[in-house]
Amino acid sequence: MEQVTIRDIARKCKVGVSTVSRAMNNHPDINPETKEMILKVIAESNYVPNNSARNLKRSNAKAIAILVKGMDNMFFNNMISVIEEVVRKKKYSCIIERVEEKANEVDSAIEIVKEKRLRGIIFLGGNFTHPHEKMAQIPVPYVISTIGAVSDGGKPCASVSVDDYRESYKMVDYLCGLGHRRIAIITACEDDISIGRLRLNAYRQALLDHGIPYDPDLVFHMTKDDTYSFATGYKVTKEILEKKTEFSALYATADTLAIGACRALKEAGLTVPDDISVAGFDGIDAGEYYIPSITTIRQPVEQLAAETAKMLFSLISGKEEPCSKVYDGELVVRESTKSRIAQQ
Amino acid sequence: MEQVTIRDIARKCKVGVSTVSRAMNNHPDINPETKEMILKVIAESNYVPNNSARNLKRSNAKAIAILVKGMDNMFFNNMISVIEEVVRKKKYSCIIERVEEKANEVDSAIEIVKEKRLRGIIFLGGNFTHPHEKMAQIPVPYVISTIGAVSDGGKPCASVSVDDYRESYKMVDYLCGLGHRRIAIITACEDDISIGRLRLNAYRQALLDHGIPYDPDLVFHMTKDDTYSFATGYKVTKEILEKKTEFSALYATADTLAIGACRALKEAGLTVPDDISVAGFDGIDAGEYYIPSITTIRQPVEQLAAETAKMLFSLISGKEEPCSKVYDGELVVRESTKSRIAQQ
DNA sequence: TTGTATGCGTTATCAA
DNA sequence: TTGATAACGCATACAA
Repeated sequence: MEQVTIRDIARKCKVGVSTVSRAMNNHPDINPETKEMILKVIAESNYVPNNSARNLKRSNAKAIAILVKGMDNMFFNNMISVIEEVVRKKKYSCIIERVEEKANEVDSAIEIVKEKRLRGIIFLGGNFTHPHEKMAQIPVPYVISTIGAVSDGGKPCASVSVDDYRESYKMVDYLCGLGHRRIAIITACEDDISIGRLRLNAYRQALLDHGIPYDPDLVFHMTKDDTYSFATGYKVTKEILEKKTEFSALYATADTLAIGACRALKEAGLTVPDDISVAGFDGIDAGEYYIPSITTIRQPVEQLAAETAKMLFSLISGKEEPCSKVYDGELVVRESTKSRIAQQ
Repeated sequence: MEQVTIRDIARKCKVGVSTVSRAMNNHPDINPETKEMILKVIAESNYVPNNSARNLKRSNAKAIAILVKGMDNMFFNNMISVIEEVVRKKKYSCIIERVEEKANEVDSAIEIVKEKRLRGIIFLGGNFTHPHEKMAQIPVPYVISTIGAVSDGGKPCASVSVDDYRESYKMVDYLCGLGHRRIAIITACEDDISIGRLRLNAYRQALLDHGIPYDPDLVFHMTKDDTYSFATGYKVTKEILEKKTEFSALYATADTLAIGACRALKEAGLTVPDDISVAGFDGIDAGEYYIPSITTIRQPVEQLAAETAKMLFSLISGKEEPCSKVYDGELVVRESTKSRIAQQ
């Protein structure tokens, strides 16, 4: 189990270590024959260069990382695939890091950049509400993906997302247009000031614009520990039903929540959409195949992912300054929502 | 953008670097006051130790990798979480590598071990039908997870899984017990000789044991390019329905396929389980929340994942020889299946 | 209890 | 085209 080092190879080849290094790293100034000979010995000796030493010395490891918070958010899986492809095309390597739901993704970012000498970071998910000084500590370019930039005082963050406020408004507006006046909402935890807050604010405004008074009793927050999962949607909906607050539509601010909600409603003997209309957000596959299929706001995953990668490389090459790019979501009407008139 | 190093901290604290090192690594021989002071300065200076340097010095880059094939298989997400936790507890770091559906995972493994100096590998997913010489090229211990070992001639592989044959048999036996005699099956592509084959063989045997003749017209294979996704289940079921072959139950060899199937059946005007019973395999969350909830074989994800990690570390430490561990799945009867008598 | 000096395996710089 | 050698940032044996 003894580790073979570059020195062992050098000795075996009767050359200097730097020559071995050159052979391995495709350096131009080396005799092809020497190179071939060395490579052959390397292959025979099953020598493997030590990456820690490499990274320590080398500062140009062309690699970026995707930091994913909340892997259960199935929405991200597609994003990652697309991003990986772009990254690969740029001859960069790409490491995926899952960060715990409760962990701080910025701290993770700082640490991992140090360790792996990354050239850039992509943040996927998480509640992006970090103080500017903290963000400034990230020593490489980064892009916040699927969450609108929260440029808190300092210079703007690079971000790629839909306009959560506008898209959320679209959905609530649609539900109101269907004749619903008692629309319950499941949203992020109370102190969220990220996308959860935006989607909630839009809900409020849309109601207002339809002349519907805002009723706090219809607003249900996830708790701090809840993730955007089926289970959370199910759990919160159970709580809603226990309260016996009357409502004809339920707007779950994620498709996963919406699906959990449908299940809870079904178990309570309620039919979607005949008794209750349910709407989600994101446009994940599961919502399309669910019965009833879930009315949702579809985020343009491909575009978002492609632009995220593109922007990061622009930032790395210094071609561009951090900015927010906003894409349009799409209201996808499916089976889970229904006009209130018909509903009765 | 300059990196803060341990020397900067030492200078700022007016102590030696070793003292700083001691402070960080909870060494016993250090004055608590000094330690506190140093830790404070570290926090203020947003210093992050360089892990490459650490690993280099410790000469033990304690890291393993999880190679995941088919990320859309939601089943794996939970597994990864559990494995990561165990790995973290062992003070190892853990990198996750997605491997393309069509790529060769063993080649990927060999490459990545070389590159990252891994101490072990966990294979998640993929069709494990690789020649023994190929496997032997992997220079570190590895565990094949969720797929039974295919010890092809050589010494046995380390694997952790359920007995796909036995579990699949359980399901088909259950369906037969419900009175179904025309049971369609959606299974892996024709030339699969991994879990797809096992599950199919069990189907055959179970039918036989119930005195039901095997009808090839009821067997539907995925194609080479299909993944275990909702979309595949949907697509194949559409094809089944076009054939107008009569059947009263559909056994989809993955929950994702089952869900896609339910959708297709619904669109054909068929109700599950009243017209057709549908069964899946795996026990993913989505199946539990689906309407109707999916009858399935639940794989003991936690156990599988925990044992996978445990086994890998046993292998790494040389405490154990590669072997197969088999866990029991559980038949979970839910809403998507129904007795044929009642069904009529 | 603390500081100094050495080496981990590599790459890059320089001189040969 | 090569080889010796100095970093890279850290942990630690050893000296103080």
